[in-house]
Amino acid sequence: MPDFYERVYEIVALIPRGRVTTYGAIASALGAARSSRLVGIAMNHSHLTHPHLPAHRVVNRSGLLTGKHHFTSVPMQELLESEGILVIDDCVVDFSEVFWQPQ
DNA sequence: CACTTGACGAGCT
DNA sequence: TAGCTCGCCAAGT
Repeated sequence: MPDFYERVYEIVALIPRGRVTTYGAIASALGAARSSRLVGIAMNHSHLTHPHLPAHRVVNRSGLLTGKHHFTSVPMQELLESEGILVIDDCVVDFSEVFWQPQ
């Protein structure tokens, strides 16, 4: 069984283009439903260990771009909109429509 | 080594 | 409806 972090990165890497998922959904998929914060911490470090990861496709449960301040080079909103995901006021539009449940 | 701080979220008041 | 508490645990101070 791989490290928790590795499994988080594994799932994030599976998120289809133009779709998003949540920290809690990832935690649940790993069997650690109450450890959603750990997913956030994992993502916080992902830019160092796994720079290629589509971290912009991970938002909080209400579709809010809580991690946007960690995207210094290219704005998170710009990355999402380039994939066809509308973002208004730091919030994903039609969040339930583009939500992707980790499998 | 002890304490604080989070890319979170569910449940309670 | 909105705010508060707690679980979770890696990292930083």
